[in-house]
Amino acid sequence: MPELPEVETVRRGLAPVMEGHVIARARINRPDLRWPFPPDMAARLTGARVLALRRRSKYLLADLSTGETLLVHLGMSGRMLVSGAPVGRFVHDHPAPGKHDHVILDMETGARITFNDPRRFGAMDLMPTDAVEAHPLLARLGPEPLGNGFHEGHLAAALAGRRTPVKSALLDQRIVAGLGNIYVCEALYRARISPRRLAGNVGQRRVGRLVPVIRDVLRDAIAAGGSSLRDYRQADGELGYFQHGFDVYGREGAPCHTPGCAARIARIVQSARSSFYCPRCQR
DNA sequence: ATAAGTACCTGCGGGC
DNA sequence: TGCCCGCAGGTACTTA
Repeated sequence: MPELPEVETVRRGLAPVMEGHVIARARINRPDLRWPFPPDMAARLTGARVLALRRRSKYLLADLSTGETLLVHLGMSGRMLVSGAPVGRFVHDHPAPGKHDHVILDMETGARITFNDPRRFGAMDLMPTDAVEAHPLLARLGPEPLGNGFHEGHLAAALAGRRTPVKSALLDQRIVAGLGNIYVCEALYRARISPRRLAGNVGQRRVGRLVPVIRDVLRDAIAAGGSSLRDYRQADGELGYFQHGFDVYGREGAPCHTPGCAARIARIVQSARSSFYCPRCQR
């Protein structure tokens, strides 16, 4: 599930539990997720103090006192469960072991972080902190959509001449890093651009609309995640999933939210992925 | 180089 | 109740 806003929400939830604290014990319950873990990962994590928990695109990056950085990707179904430490108003007991609890980090504070991922599309890796940007999974990522490197000029240049639908282009992490299927659909709706429009045919006007809209969509989702973090979601200690009202995603056949528009949200398949949009509002 | 399709996994809900 | 199907928020790899 997790796109940039969900990963950022997880980061914010984990930061108080991890930053400044020592990993007392790392339990690795299987040799791999999407790829093999470094074979000595548990030993390299044990005793390390987490200096900072960062995010790049959909990747979490924990800088360690050992000079290494732990990279975590949640894939499609990865979740982080926090237990044994105050998280907001709650303190959760350690949960009974779950079927897909692949990695468990016990902090010296008594807090426990459980990484659960049924589909196992997630990933973890270790690298020298000074080589993070060169990691194969990160090296070719485009700019952060909430950062200064993402602006109209960049997006216009990246879309120019491309013969692929703008929907597919925005999912391309080399163009902008962190968007996924949900927020691309939502951003195109807010910018009133059809997902079917070819990237190269998105004119300057539309690109100009798209950039701030992408930022707004992500900011709104992060804000929604933050509020759910403080409230009920935290009731079970789980980070990574939260309810959020979408305008088009998952709303096939439901009425368009645009005032005065009576059209129904349509679903089409592009590059084997569902796109939801209003055929009347989005051109 | 670019674009489209395939593959990796498990779980869930709907239709029968 | 159970089986089969399609579907799911990601992305590296292969194929044209």
